[in-house]
Amino acid sequence: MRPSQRPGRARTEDAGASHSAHLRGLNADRVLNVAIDRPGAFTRTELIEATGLSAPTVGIVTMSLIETGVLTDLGTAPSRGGRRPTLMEFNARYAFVAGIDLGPTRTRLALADLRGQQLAMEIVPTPSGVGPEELIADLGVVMRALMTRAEIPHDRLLAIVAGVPGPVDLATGTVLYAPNLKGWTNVPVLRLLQREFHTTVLIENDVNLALLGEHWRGAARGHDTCAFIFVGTGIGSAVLIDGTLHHGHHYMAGEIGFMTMAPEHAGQDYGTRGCLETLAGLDALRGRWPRAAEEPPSRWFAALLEQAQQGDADARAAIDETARLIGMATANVATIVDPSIIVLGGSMFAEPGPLVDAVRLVVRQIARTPFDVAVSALGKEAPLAGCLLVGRMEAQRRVRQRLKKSLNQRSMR
Amino acid sequence: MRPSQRPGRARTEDAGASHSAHLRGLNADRVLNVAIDRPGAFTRTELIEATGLSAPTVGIVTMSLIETGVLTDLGTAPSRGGRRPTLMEFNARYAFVAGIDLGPTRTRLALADLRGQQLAMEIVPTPSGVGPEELIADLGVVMRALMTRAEIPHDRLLAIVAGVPGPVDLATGTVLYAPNLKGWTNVPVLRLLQREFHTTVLIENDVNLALLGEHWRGAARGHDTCAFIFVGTGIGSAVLIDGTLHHGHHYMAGEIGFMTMAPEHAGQDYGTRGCLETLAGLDALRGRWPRAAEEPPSRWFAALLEQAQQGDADARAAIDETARLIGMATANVATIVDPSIIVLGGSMFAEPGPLVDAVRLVVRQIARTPFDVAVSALGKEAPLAGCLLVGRMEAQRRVRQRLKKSLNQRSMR
DNA sequence: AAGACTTTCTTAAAGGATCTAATTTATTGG
DNA sequence: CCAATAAATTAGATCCTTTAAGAAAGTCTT
Repeated sequence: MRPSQRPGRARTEDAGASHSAHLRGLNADRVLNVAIDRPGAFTRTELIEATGLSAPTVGIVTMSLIETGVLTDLGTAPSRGGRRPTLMEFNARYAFVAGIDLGPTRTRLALADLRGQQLAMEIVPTPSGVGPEELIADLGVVMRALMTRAEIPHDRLLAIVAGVPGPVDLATGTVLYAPNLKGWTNVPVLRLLQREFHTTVLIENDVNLALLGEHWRGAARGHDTCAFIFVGTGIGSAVLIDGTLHHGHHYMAGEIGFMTMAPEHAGQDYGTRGCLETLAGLDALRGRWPRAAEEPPSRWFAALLEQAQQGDADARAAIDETARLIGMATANVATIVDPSIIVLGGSMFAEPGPLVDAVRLVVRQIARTPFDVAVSALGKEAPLAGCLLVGRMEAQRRVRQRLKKSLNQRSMR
Repeated sequence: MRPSQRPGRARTEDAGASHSAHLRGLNADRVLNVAIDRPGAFTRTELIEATGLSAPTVGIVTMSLIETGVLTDLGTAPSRGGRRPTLMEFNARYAFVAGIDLGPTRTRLALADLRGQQLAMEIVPTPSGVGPEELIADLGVVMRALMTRAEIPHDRLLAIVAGVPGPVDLATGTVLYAPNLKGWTNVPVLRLLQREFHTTVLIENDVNLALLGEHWRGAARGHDTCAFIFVGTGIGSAVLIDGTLHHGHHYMAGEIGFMTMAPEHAGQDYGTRGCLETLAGLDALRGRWPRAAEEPPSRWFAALLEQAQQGDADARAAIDETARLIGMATANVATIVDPSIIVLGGSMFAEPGPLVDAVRLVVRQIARTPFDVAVSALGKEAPLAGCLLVGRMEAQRRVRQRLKKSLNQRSMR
């Protein structure tokens, strides 16, 4: 048996005894949820209609919400044939969240408000040649500068979410390993970040975060069951099921880099051949194109795509062979998960082009369910967007919890 | 966007306004849940401790529950130093559920009480040569006879769950197709069964039900994230994620019979070669063993296993080749889902033996996460067990709902 | 055998939350 | 200027839960 979905948090509150005080919390949540979803200002009457609660209840709850600062009173609006309504608005700046996408070479840091709206962003080179502790200390300095720049009071940062390029044990908040970060094996990132930032910390695999980002405001919008396939030097994937990330029992779900692609590879070693990552990653593609060595290391991929589009047979062959493997993996994921869309990302699919077309063709040949194959809409920003989304949810949860406490205290006196 | 998890039911009740009457229902549920989980008799005091509710509340709720018959009053128990407690018991015979596992050749029918305890079971040949309507009418006759035999009043059947050998569209209650049942394409089984039995009907794919059965009281007990791989003439699988079945967007999740096993098969047709079912199903295994034709059709498989165990090279080769494909598929499912166990079932894995051992070996070679590979503990009874489990849950849900209504009416007068 | 103590369950009283209905407040329109 | 309308608050009734006190039915000790 496994602990709950969410990482690094003490067990959720005790299922709560159901006395009357509980009701107030429930109804406050209801009002708050409506408020968060409304884009602009609204009146009490609108809340009454949207929540189905009575006018007195909404009145009391909104009063509390305005008192605590979660809602902002905007004064009266023009009348519509009677007493003028008072407008109010969800105060998205009541609290803030931070996101850190720790990439192999570059690290992205961002701040957002309670709605997840990005307020500030910065890209820095990932500190190299240092251990995890120092790396995180460095990022702490950058983040605090960013907070000052965005005029965010330090005590208003309710959550910080970090994405790391490797599987994460959510129960302990540990990065199991990260092939692209030197010396990152069993690193207790959660603890390190908590020590640095003194607030709620959540960590998550970067591909998972990318999928959440794409689902939130990218290519997978509206697709509650979907998958993300990341292909760069490494290959990984993420699976969303009914709107929830699937992690797996060992937090290794979606690690399709290890997928076996043919029976004859069953007995072979991983480092050498036989698994998807070594057969279809960027390095394999490079190896398949004879002229790759002639191009400068930073240009060969772009050159390959160009050549393929101009009809070069070698380039096409390299692409087709790679696409067949990736398409097969994509179709196999679809066979098991049955998503409505699969999003392709990573540097191999930075933008639509011959590779994507080739993968799509293979998928269409072998897949038995009609799912879309899309290219990441957010690109390298996807994991960061996922961070802010997760942070937003966590922060909203904490606001609700805080609210419940203050409501109970209110009724004490 | 997709409808909810559960099949063929109108939308769940309107999230319920949260006035006081709601509390009573919540607390009644709490008491009921404890009662259902207690194996034998219990006292009010035990309920108070288990639920955390106050004595008066438990008193009122139990009174209602006894009045409606959900709990049975067992009179007083011997004193333990004070006033004698009154014992009571969950009345598992308050309502009943039926399960039908519609197999290609045989159909299993069973009845169970509210705890899912099987009360009667019967195996009949699946009516053949008739259409779905007549088939279901035939089964109706058998089921009603079974109910009479088990002394179950017809109006106490709260739910009936049917398993079918093919994917099911839960939104419409339609069997999309069933290769082993003639003429079963887009059959509205839900509607047909409802017309026959006049009670709540749920339908579900048989492999999914088998997995639920194994999770409930078979090989997958305690494994909330797991998978079932069925290999017979056809090949299919089911996936359980955090205790919930995964269906997929088109209700085709786990249809791994279509899985592509090597890049060179990408362009080939399904009926002929190239997908897991044609490469590794029972027919393929038979084709791989030269001496299969010499054995009688009903015996060849047993003979193959015998020969393999006696060291026959041809038999071993046939088994190894098949096992490598199935092991590869198993490992690939594990790569994506990351379960803690995968259960093998179907006639190819009717019991432990050389085939299972061979699959286990392949899996151990290629899988990167440490999951168990087990053989179905329930065998051909697994889908039926799943029916009763699902039926039990649905029936309990309906009892709770009915209770809520009667509680509300109670407070009216 | 009688009174003290236990255990179980019920009744009484208090507190909190919700709802409907009535009232207040502020404005439009004839 | 007064009626009608719309928004929000106040008053009163209902419901549910809890704590506290009481009743019921024993056991146990002196």
